[in-house]
Amino acid sequence: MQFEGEKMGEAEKAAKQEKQEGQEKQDKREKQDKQKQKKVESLPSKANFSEWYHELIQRAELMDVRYPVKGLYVWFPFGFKLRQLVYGKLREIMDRDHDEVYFPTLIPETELGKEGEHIKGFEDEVYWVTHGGLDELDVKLALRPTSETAMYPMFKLWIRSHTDMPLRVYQIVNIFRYETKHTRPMIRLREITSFKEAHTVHRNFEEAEEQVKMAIGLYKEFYDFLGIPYMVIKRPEWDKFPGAAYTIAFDTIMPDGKTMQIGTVHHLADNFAKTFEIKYETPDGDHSFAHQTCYGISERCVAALISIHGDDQGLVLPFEVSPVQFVIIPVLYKGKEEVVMEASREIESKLKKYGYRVVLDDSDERPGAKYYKWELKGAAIRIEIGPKEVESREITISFRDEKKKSKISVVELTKENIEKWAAEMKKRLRNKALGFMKEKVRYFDAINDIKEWVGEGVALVHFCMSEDCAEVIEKDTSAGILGSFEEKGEWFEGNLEGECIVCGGRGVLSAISKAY
RNA sequence: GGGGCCGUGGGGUAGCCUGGUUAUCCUGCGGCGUUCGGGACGCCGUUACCCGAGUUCAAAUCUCGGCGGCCCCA
Repeated sequence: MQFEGEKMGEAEKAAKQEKQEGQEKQDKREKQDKQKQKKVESLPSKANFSEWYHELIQRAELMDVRYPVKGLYVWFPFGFKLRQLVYGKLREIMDRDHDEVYFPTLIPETELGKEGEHIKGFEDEVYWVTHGGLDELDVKLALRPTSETAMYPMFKLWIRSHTDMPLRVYQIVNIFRYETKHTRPMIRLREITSFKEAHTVHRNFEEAEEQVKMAIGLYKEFYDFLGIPYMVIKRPEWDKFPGAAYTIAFDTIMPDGKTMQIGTVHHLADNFAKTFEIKYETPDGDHSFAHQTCYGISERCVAALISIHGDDQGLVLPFEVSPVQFVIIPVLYKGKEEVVMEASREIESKLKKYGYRVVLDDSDERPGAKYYKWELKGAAIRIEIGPKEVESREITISFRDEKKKSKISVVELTKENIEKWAAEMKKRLRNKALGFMKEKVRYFDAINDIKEWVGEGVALVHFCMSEDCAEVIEKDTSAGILGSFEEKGEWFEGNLEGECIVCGGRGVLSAISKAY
């Protein structure tokens, strides 16, 4: 709103300028220059997503991108708080039926290389530790690119009998991948700092498959909680996790229309069990290979969170994960400072007693500057208290995602009401994000029309999943096939099955996009 | 995998082509004062030519290499 006002002002001035002469013209110019300078201070528009993201991450103090190694970034305290709050929820979900563990960062080459498919998938992006001090190591050590090969040799020791299963563990660790292309904070990293990886072991394929479904359910709960819409998509054969029987991914759509994978669930069947000899004794006394699953989420969940809900002013976060749930801005008029501060502190302590994260911003800046600052940082609810409010025992309240203020009585600031407001805000965020997603998804039954669209959003087609047909599509559209829909979202009304857009054979509903 | 562009205070930039003065402007940051309902103002202070080698009397500027960043194509 602020922006539109500014733009209109500029346009008006431009129009007038043509009619006017001399000194006045000069004045207008100067004013315009001033306005331009003001714009330098604000974020790039979200329409320019790449720049917006880059700037926001630094200005909101999420990450410092100046660390002198490509693809490695520093979490600022504020950013790390957000990370902790988001991962707190993820932990809560995982802890219900997984045990948290910790496995080492270093994996010997001999283990990493055991599973043929797996190592082929990672060999060009593994970091190696080759020396201990000045001595070359006999067996090189890999910085884990993921932990299957760290865990499974141990699982072999842990799993003896059918009663040892199901085994469900997870860890939240850093992992390393030698990315050569365009790295960016939280999205493409050389050190993924916040990889939540779960690994499970089961008696047979079916029980592992049940686990896959359960994992999908957990991830849905997580992303629903964050108000992030997603597509649940089965990756094509050629794009599954190296060593897996199949892979199911969560993809979301970023503001620029590209998709981003924000979670994966893999059914490993007994592929790894055979390699690592994870065998167990059945009730009958036979021996049988276990079946496994693994599933992961990285800090891309935070990237998605800020990208999807954020606006031109900065971060917009659900109340539950915002590092600052309430910001109180005292409006200090000369001579009335003390009463205003007193009332502000009263509200602050009341909210803190409820257990909320509260900041009373009594810094030297003017109120307007503070509004901008805390909007940038995604403070969920803002409370303004000035002489007027003190007089009437009211507060002025506004929600980050809305551009309106309202006055309420101090007594209405109850825990019950706050929870209600938080829930309403969540609903608004989710609906807005869902609305955006609907706009970004389009069905096509002719291949020629896809190329143009795919720079803007996701193309849905019916597709037979053959690699030959995929090549045709990828060549003609210069976009990739994400895979087939595991389930149809509420945002699509067509059929799951239909004729393949390339060969006319039997096809299933599939997604095509440019992906991060 | 291939090609192109760039690196100047904490952030954003001018200067570079055509080598030579005290390196430009905005913002930020620290101090003091007046202020405070959507980015206040005054005064004072503060900080930079990515690293290394070369050419040259002289390099932010030219050349090469490294590191880092951005964009395009596959």
